[in-house]
Amino acid sequence: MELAHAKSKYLETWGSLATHWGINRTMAQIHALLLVAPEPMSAENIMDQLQVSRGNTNMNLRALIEWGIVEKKLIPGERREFFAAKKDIWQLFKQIAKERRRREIEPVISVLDELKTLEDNSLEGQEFQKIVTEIASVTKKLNKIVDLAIQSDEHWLMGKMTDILK
Amino acid sequence: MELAHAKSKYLETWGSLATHWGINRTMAQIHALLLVAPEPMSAENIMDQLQVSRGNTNMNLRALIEWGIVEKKLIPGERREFFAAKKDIWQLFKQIAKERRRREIEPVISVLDELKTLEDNSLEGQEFQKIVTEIASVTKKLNKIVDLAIQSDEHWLMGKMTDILK
DNA sequence: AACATCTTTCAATTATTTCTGAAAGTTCAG
DNA sequence: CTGAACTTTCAGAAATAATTGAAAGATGTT
Repeated sequence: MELAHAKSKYLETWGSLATHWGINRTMAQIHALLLVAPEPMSAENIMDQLQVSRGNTNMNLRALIEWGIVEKKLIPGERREFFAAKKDIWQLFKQIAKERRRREIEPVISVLDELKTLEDNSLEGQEFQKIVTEIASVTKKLNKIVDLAIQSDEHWLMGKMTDILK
Repeated sequence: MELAHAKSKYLETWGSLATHWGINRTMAQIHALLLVAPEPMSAENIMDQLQVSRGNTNMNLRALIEWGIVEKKLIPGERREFFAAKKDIWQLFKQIAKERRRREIEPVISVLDELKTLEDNSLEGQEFQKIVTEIASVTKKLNKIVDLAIQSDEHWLMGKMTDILK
C-alpha cells in the first residue's frame, strides 16, 4: 500500500470512529491529519488536504485547541498561523479522558446526587432512589479508575497491572 | 422534589449524556426508564411514558436487547411482551464497554495494524508509520485496562486500586 | 379459516448536526 | 492611514440521523 492510500484509509477510519463517539468527522480528521504531519500545517493546507471549507476548518481547529490537543505554532517570518497536534499519544488519551469527564460526567454526577435526596415511599419511588444511588456510586468508582489512569505514567500503570494479575 | 419531576430530570439528563456519546436519545431513555421500573414494562407503556412512536420504541428495544442490557420477560397469561433492564449497574457498564470495544475499537486496531506495514521512506511516510504504530500500541494498552475492568468484580478491583495507590 | 391482538418493517417525514462561503473583523507593513 | 494578508463569524444550505405511522407479518383463539 502506498502512502497516499494508507493515509486516506487512516483519515477515513478515524473520522468514522469519531462519529460513533459523538465527535464530528471533520474535527477528528483535522486532528488525525496533524498527528501524522511532520511539520505544523497552515489552515490553507488543511483545507486543501481534507477538502473542507475555511469556516469549518477554523471552527474545528479552535475546538481542538480548546480540548488541549492541538497547538498554534508561530513560525518566524510567517504572517499566518500554523497548527500542530501534540504527539504524545498516551498523553492525548489522558487529555481526552480528562476533558470528557469534566464536561460530561461530572455534571451528570451532580444531577444524580441531587436526585438521590428524593423522598417518596411508593414502590416506584424506592426503586428509583435505589437505582439512582447505585448509578451514582458506580459512576464515581469508574471516575476513580479514570483518575488513576489520568495521573499515571504509561509504563508505571502497565507494570502495576501486570503485578495485579499475577 | 417529587417523583415525577425527579424522574423526568433523570430521563432528560441521561438522554442528553447519551447523545454526547453517539447513542440516540430514545434508546438511552428507554433504557433509563426500564432501569428504574420496579416491574417489566410493555411496549405500549413505554410509548406512553416517553411519548414516542411504536416503531421507534420497537427498534430501540431490539437494539437494547442486542447490546445485552435489556431482556424480554414473558408474563404468564399475557399475550404481549414485557421488557426489563438488567439491574446490576457494574455489570451494565462492563457490558457496554465490552460491546463498544468489540464493535468499534477492535476493527480500528485491525486497520491500524494493517497500516503499520506501509513501506515508504519519505519523511512523511516515516512520521505516518511512527504515529500509527504508537496509536496502535497505546490503544492496545487501553484495551488491556478495559479488559481488566471487564473481568473484574467491582469490589476486588477497587481494593486493588487502593493497594496500588498506597 | 376468519378474526383479534400484538410485533416488525421501512419509505417518507422531521429534527438535528454539520458545513459553506461571503462578509466582517483583525493585524501589520509601508 | 491604506490596503493586503490573514482569521473569525454566522445565516442559510446541505448532509446526516432519528422518528413516525401505516401496512405487512406473526401468533394464537374461537
